[in-house]
Amino acid sequence: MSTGVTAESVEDILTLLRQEGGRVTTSRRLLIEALFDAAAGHSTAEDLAAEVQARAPDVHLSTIYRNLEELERLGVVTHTHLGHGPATYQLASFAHAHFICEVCGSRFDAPDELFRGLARLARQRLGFTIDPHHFAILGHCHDCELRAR
Amino acid sequence: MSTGVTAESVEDILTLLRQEGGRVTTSRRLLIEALFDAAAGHSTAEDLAAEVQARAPDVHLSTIYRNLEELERLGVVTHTHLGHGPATYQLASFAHAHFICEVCGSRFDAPDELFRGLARLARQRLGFTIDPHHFAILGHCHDCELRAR
DNA sequence: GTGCTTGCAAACGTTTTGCAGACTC
DNA sequence: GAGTCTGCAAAACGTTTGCAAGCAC
Repeated sequence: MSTGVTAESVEDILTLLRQEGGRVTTSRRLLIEALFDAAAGHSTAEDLAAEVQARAPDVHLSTIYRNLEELERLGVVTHTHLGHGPATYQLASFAHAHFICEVCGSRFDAPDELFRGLARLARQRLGFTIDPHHFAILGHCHDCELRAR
Repeated sequence: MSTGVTAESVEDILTLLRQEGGRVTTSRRLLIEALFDAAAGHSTAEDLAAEVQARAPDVHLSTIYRNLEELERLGVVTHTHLGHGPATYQLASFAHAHFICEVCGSRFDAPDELFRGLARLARQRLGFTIDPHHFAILGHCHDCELRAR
């Protein structure tokens, strides 16, 4: 399983950005702040844009996407697909796996520990290193499973 | 883990379709034949459309989507997301899990057996019944993992 | 001043939908 | 004949891109 860069603060990330030859702009600072505010949350690009636009209304959604892409390239942000619909973005240090109910859409955050066995089997049998964070595992939650009977 | 309806033949499915009040049309027959031809394959809606159009050129892609949706409702077809890009469709009786390399895109088909441990843990800890087929597990294949070092 | 970054508009790829006509039963 | 299914065109959705102007360094 993969690990992301651990960034402790907004300034850490801005410093990293500068080190890599990037510029520190208002939209970037606000975006990174929004990611820290969301912390364990699951924000779409649109959510983050709304957060940023509350303070800088002219920041365009395409700028959010471009900056998220850049932050992923630096390894401080990851995105996750929770099912159909938009991807969600979070700080790499907060990445974790998800189970999503296909019926009601409810979400269960899961510790990586649950994937240890699968990770070992995939490696042994297929030489494959899993990243359980990038796509959610779909299925049925307890209530919807009962209701289906 | 969930199981789909097992349909043995094109006629089985057409019979089921009729039982449910649906009509048997050329485009539906050809689509189901294409799904049987692909069998263990991973066909996108566009692939299937091409296959159908080889014999009935006027069948529109939207008809393919509508018919795939109907066949999913009947439980004889499922779709799978192998990563970014279009979904793939297959007969429910051929459904299986996938590992996809995020770097080179190579695909590994996996027996459900690998997911037994995860299925048990998810059920015990979260009351969640996993469907390992709907979304692929992303990660890195052996070669790309080595190359990244 | 160099060149990275931005807003805007337009395009992208996949999938869905509204409609009027055509077909199955 | 009733009601389902179809082709077509258009829209929807999330995301990406080309461009010229604007800004950080």
